Amino acid sequence: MKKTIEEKKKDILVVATKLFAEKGYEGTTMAEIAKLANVGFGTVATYYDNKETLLYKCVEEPMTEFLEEALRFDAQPNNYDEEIKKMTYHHIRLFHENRIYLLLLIHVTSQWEKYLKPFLIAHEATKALANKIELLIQNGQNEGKIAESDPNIISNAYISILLGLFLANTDCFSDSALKLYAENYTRLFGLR
Amino acid sequence: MKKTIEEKKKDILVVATKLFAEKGYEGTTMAEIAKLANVGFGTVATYYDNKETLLYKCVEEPMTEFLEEALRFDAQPNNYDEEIKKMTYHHIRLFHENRIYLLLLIHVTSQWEKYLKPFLIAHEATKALANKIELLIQNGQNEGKIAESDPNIISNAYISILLGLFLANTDCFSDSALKLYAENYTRLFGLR
Amino acid sequence: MKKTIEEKKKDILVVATKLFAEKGYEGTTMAEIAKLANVGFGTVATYYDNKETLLYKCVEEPMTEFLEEALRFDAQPNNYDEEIKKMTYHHIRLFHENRIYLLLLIHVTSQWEKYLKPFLIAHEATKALANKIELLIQNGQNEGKIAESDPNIISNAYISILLGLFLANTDCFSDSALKLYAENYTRLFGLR
Amino acid sequence: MKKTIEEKKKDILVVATKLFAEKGYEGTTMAEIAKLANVGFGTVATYYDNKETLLYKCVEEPMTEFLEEALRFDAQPNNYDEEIKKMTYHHIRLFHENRIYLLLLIHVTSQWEKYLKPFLIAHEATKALANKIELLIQNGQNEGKIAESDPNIISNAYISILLGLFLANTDCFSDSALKLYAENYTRLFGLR
DNA sequence: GATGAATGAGACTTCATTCAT
DNA sequence: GATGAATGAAGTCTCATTCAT
Repeated sequence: MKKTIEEKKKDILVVATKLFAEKGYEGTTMAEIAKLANVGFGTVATYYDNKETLLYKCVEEPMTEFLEEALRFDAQPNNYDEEIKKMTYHHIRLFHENRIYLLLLIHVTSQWEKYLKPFLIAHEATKALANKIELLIQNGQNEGKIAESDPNIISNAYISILLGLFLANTDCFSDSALKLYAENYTRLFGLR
Repeated sequence: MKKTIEEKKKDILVVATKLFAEKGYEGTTMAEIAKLANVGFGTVATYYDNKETLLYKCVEEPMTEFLEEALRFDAQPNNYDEEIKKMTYHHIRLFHENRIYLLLLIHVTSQWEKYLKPFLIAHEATKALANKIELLIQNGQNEGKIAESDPNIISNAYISILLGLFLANTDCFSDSALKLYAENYTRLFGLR
Repeated sequence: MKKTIEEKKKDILVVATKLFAEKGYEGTTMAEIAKLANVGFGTVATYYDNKETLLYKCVEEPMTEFLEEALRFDAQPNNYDEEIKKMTYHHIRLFHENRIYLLLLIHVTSQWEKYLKPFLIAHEATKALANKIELLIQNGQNEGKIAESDPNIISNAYISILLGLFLANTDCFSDSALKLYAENYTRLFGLR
Repeated sequence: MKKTIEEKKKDILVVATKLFAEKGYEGTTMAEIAKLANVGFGTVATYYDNKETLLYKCVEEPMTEFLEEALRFDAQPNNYDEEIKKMTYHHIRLFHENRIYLLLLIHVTSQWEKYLKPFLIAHEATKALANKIELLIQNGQNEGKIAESDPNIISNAYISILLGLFLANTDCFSDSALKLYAENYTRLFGLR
């Protein structure tokens, strides 16, 4: 029952992401990654040229799917109240499920000058998400469903909350708790 | 014009905080700290026994004053609307002024298992701040000035925003911009 | 149009000789050899058990023919003057044509303790050549055609020149240049 | 009885030169150098930033004195016969005394593309020596004391002999042997 | 037979700590 | 008290070898 190459590559990525997120890039050794991924020492280097590339791939590889999921909301819905509540809950669940990945993004972002290339991946995605949320807010404001305020400020705050929520907490939240959080955060949008 | 010992110790702490925050604990070398602090190589080790202690001191030393400042608001004010607006602006300014220190707190918190001792300092402070904010919310709710909702969730969100605001941004914000941010974030409290 | 096994083996040997000579034994990787020889990575190890053996073969394999060619002169000629001139030119051409191979011999010789087995091949050949040249000198001296002097010293000098000529120079020399060199070097023999 | 820093640096250089010469640059480990030089592992790196720099210094540092010594002959002597004999003996002794250093120069030269910076040091020195020898030959030819021939070719041959003499031989030669060699090699100049 | 994925030994280098001055 | 020279532990990466396909 051998694993395919793709499976092994994936295993390494998952392990590396977890370790980078929890112990930092420099605090994680290649040997540790190899061991936890159940591959030989040199195998990591065979798949991902070096540690720097591995970090980049950890950030880059899951981003497409993650961002796609994060953008899965309607920026011009019929019912703003309903859509924003749905979106908030969706985001909280999504971010909760990927809280380790997010920890990595925070790590890379907080030291962006050191991790410039992976940071840019994270930065672009954040901007894309922020932009669509701002659009949603603007549309809501134009239709009189959302109170006036700078959309950029609101979207920044919204994303900050999503990131901060799981910063020091890698535990699992119950679904009902997540729902509760979501309901409260919608307040930020100033729905009428 | 020699520096006093206390001045040198302070210099080292400031430099170390900046470097730890921007390049991470492991990414910062003792030699770098000594150089930027304009002290001899061995002096850092003389003042702060070792690197780990230095990190701890970087987190611990400024915390008393910082927390005191952060708790400088009335949990049972006459005018909730006014107090919360004042508090929010005060916090945003305080966090902005200490954004490098906060970056360090985020760094330590995001890898709390590795940096347990300094993390506990940060954790206690966060809890203290969260508690007083929750108290404020509860009082406001009891007096019917604040909409119903879990105070804990709101305070978590509030603190998350404060942390997230300067995560990837070490630039300086104008005072008017900070004021604008503050006004919008009060929304979270559900003031009536 | 597939290559035969023998052709591939030869290709590998030629490539390896060039790389060993120009970048040194340790500075050359098996992967590099395989790539430049247009064979699969594992093929090199399949043909030549390991790197050490490959080096040995690089030295040993061409030696028979090379030595045979180097010994192609008459140690008891009728006309010493003519024969020595012919021999010198012949040697210079031969060494020039095989200057990469010679570079490898120098490499192996200069670190003979490390490369003992291939060194012995080179050493035996050098001795054989030196011996025949000494014989030529002795015969010439006996017949009064060559000035008195220790034949061993002369042959050593003669071979040193041949080796040193292309030490740092992998460029191609014109045939007329080679002829000029040859003419001058005969002086060493003390022809009368 | 502590050694001074300069003595230690010198010790490291001497040991490194010997090892680089006998086992090659890549075949020599920093640990080996440190051990034989009786210094700690990290000390070598403290003095000479890295292995590459160490090699460069091994070549560069002794060159000034060595070249100065090698150029210690008169290019326009009263008595060419005498001066050339003296020079040859002087060179043979000098090269014999420094035969390990010369082995290193040969190593660097034979792989000059890899060791470009140290090679250039060696190359410049060789050229300087060759130039002065050519000058000597030209002057001798102008005064009719030396037979006609391309001075460049002769000086190349002369230097080749000096290098080749100790290529595979790190043993000690007796002074009388050296004198014998010297006498024979003068033949190359075509003294009348 | 030919290939290249997997492996781990070993080298270079960095750097926190120690300690003599 | 302040300094930096000396040290060696530990990490990254390279690469020869092995072996399953």
